[in-house]
Amino acid sequence: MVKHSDEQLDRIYGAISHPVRRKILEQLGASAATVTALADPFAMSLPAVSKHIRILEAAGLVNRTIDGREHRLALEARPLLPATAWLERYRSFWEARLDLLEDRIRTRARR
Amino acid sequence: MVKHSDEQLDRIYGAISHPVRRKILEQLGASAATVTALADPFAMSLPAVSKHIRILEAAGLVNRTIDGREHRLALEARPLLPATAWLERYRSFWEARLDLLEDRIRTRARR
DNA sequence: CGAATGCTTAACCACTTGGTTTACAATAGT
DNA sequence: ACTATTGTAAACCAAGTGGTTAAGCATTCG
Repeated sequence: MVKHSDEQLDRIYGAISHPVRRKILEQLGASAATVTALADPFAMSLPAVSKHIRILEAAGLVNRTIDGREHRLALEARPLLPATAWLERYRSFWEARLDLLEDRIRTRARR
Repeated sequence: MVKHSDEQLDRIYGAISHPVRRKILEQLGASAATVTALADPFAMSLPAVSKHIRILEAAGLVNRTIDGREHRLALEARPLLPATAWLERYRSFWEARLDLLEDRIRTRARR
């Protein structure tokens, strides 16, 4: 139970921990695209981009539909929900910290 | 400019992509703790946990204060803010998708 | 048909990750 | 002064990452 969602989080966070893969997701956020179109902005071989795409696919963040010789990739954002949810649990921590900081600044300013 | 925050995101997402490190952060969310205390729940050698902690430290997610022979680790949640912010940009995508799904279900139910 | 396009597979390489064990340094307890 | 505790450092290993080039397979175009 726990293990399954754990591995999903592993794959999601691992997938978005690389700048190229984040950029690819951003591109796909604008519109679906083929592999060569996605690879175009990067100074990198096509197989390298292909590997990144496979990692995104394994994380469930990208859907591939093969149409003739073109592979059309589309963003699949749903798996990002649990990843965001896990992080949201820490929002209170940094907000609390910032509140403390504000308090300290106010206190210092008063005297 | 872009590169710097990129590397920060790389380190953050990389750090939380491992279940042991997420568990450590969760423990630290409850309270600060020493290395051995943090290592206790894991079936793993102390040096292994020590390495995980160093990765969290490098990502800026943990603060270490050395007190005698004990190292007291504390959660530093602020760096999670940009990581959450990046993910939040995709919230609209999955919400839109869910809306579409709901629409489809409603439409199907109507006929 | 022949040639170009889109993409993957395979083999290779350097580097990193995640774990181990062993050894060590420093502090604390008896 | 020992001894136990806390933690790191170093050396090692297997597996994974991130990239390359070369080859190959389908598909489309001329």
